[in-house]
Amino acid sequence: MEKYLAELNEAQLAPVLHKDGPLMVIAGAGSGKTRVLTYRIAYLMSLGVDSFNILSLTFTNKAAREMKKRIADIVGNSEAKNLWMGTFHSVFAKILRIEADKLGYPSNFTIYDTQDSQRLISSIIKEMGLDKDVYKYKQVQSRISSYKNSLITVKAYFNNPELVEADAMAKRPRMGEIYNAYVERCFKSGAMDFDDLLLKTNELLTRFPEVLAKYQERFRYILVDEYQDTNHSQYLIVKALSDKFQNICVVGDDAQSIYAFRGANINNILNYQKDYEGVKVYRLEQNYRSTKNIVEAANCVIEKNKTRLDKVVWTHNEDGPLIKVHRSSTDADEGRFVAGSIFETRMQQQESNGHFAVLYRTNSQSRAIEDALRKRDIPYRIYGGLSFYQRKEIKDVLAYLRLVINPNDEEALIRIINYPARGIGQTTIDKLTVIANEYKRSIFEVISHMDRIDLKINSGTKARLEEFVNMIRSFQIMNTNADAFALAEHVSKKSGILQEFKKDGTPEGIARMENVEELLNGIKDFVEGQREIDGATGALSEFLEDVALATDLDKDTGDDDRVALMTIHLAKGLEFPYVYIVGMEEDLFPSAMSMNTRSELEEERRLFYVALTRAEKQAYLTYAQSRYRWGKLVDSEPSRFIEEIDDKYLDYLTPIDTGYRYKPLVDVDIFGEVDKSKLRMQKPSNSAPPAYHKPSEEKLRKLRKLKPDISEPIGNNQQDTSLAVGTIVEHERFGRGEVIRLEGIGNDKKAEIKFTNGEVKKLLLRFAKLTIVS
DNA sequence: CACTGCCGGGTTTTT
DNA sequence: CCCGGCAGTG
Repeated sequence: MEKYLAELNEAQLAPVLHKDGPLMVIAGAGSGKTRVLTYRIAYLMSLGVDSFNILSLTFTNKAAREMKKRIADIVGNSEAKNLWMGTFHSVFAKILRIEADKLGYPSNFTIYDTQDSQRLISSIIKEMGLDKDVYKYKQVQSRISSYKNSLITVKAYFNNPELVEADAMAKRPRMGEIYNAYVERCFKSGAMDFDDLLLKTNELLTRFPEVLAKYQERFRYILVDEYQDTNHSQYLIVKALSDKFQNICVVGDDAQSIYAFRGANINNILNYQKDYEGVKVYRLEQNYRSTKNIVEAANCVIEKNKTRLDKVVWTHNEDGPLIKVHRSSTDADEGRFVAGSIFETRMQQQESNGHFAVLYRTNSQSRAIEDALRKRDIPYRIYGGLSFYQRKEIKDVLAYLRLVINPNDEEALIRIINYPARGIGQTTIDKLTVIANEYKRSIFEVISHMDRIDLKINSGTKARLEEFVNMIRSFQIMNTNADAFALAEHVSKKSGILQEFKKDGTPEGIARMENVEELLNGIKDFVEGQREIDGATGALSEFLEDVALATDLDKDTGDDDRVALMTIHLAKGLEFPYVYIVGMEEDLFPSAMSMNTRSELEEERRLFYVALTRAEKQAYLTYAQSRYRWGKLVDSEPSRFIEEIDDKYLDYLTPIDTGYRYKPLVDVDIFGEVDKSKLRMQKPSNSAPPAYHKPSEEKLRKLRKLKPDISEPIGNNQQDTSLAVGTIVEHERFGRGEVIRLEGIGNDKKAEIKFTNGEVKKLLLRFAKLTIVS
């Protein structure tokens, strides 16, 4: 152990050696907090603490897996085996399965994802005959979610006049009723949503003191990573569990709190010292990850926030290159720049793809980047977005499997009772829903006992329903002796899903079939993997639990070398040598939705801080002057966050005096080709640091030089001369052609081009998108 | 009940 | 632009 402790610096060592009592580690970005957590656990074990008594809550399951592996390396495999590590959701889902009967739930309860919740809420709104424009299902769902995260149960809701009033004022007086119906329907279906996993854990721990005592006794040492992103519900769980022994270690960074939108409460970390007695606070301020330029630029940004704990991140690392800032005309150009830059750097530095990451604010931005990377044959992997498990065909197969495990799972049943089409239409489903609600039973139970209930359904449909029930039953029987893979394979054939795609024959159909095959392979891997872990059986139910709580990051195998594309939120906790932060534009980043209050804007700023501090060697900030949004080209302005960085850390790659009209003529893919010595802006003397929140005129001018200025002379521009009679060019629509004549000067310069299809066109160079071939 | 085609709305961010 | 919901037809 000593040998390992020697790897830590003084600041890191202190919290590792702190054995009992509450502690908080304020860990700046890149300061080695994972290492502290890992070694702290290993050290506790070396002092004789049983791994069985340690609970470690991490932000992703992947992080948990990696940490566990590292600990196993230090203390040995058998020792590390009993550690409880994982996300709040996965750890407490396990506990809830064990204790489910106390809450009236079956231990095989289903976990509803957000989509399941939304579909259910949507159908409740419809059944209640409410106006769907007033009661928008997404809004209702997020409202219910935030109630739950604040531990406001249906009862608590109705007992709180303020809440009832607030919803009534918002013209949604029946909110409470919907909430109630939703909770009842989930319960009836044997389903918990994401928020329930935390809410029900709280219920369990408060209603059953003996259960609380049991887990308090068990989890004598508790560690919580990313504490700044815990919500009230999570906070209370941690508080309850740690109450007896008070051996609670929280690690976090208030500057990286970016989940307020899902109920994370930054006060959990800010008030930690008040919550526990005798808290010892440790600070990790030395950054080992990034260059000085990156660290200092990031500090520069975060300083603008008012709400923060006192902390200064610094580094001994070398200065490194400046942060590169790049403007392009459109999002497609931005993508081309990023792809070109990655291509170049990869060549020049002999870097691998996996050392690059492209980070964005919203998932929809990935498309332009993807297109550009594909064109350059740069392998990439998208994280998040519409994840694999959320694809329709995958959810459909999973719905069958869910139904096998829990036939009361209403959302799963409704999804597939008529998919593939088997003659059970909406009318029938509506009738069944009404009856099921009446009898307070699930639809599956109703159709299992059709002989005893007058369903007012014709005999043909009844026969088809019966056939459906029999099919599911046969799957259930198979599940008692087959493994998850065999069953899933059988189900996808027998249900008719695979045939559906086969007969479809379109490229989409084939892609879907391949996806299902990938799912089956995944299940196979899972089954084989589980066999190696004792206690696990590779049962279907275990697989479904894994899937329900897996994030895209979790299933990353990491064995292939690709550029990573993800939202900044997903990038938290990760690091890459080269980071491109794209879409640095007002209304996009900071998001237009988050500029109403100071605290919202501060969260966006923290998000930018997170993005910037992911970079080890080199960060790029890119923005486009216009961008496609909903298929329409929208003008945009550079983000204020660029302005907030002191100029001395920035290197503006894009010249101010070349308008976008020439972009097509320059190979913008390889920015280095532009003669930078001539075109790059003059750096201002660094005598005048930008005022707080008020960038210098100089800087504003540089950043906001947006539209091509028509009055600007362009004659001396190098691209001008690159086009001559005889030049072969390529036009995005007309194809290849030869320049046969040039006329006009400046903005009016035109070229007459003879295209290979024989057509001759006169094109205004200002607008024509031409690339020079030779 | 199945299928097609049209319209309208949606983009923050995720377990 | 892309998806889901809904109306209309066979």
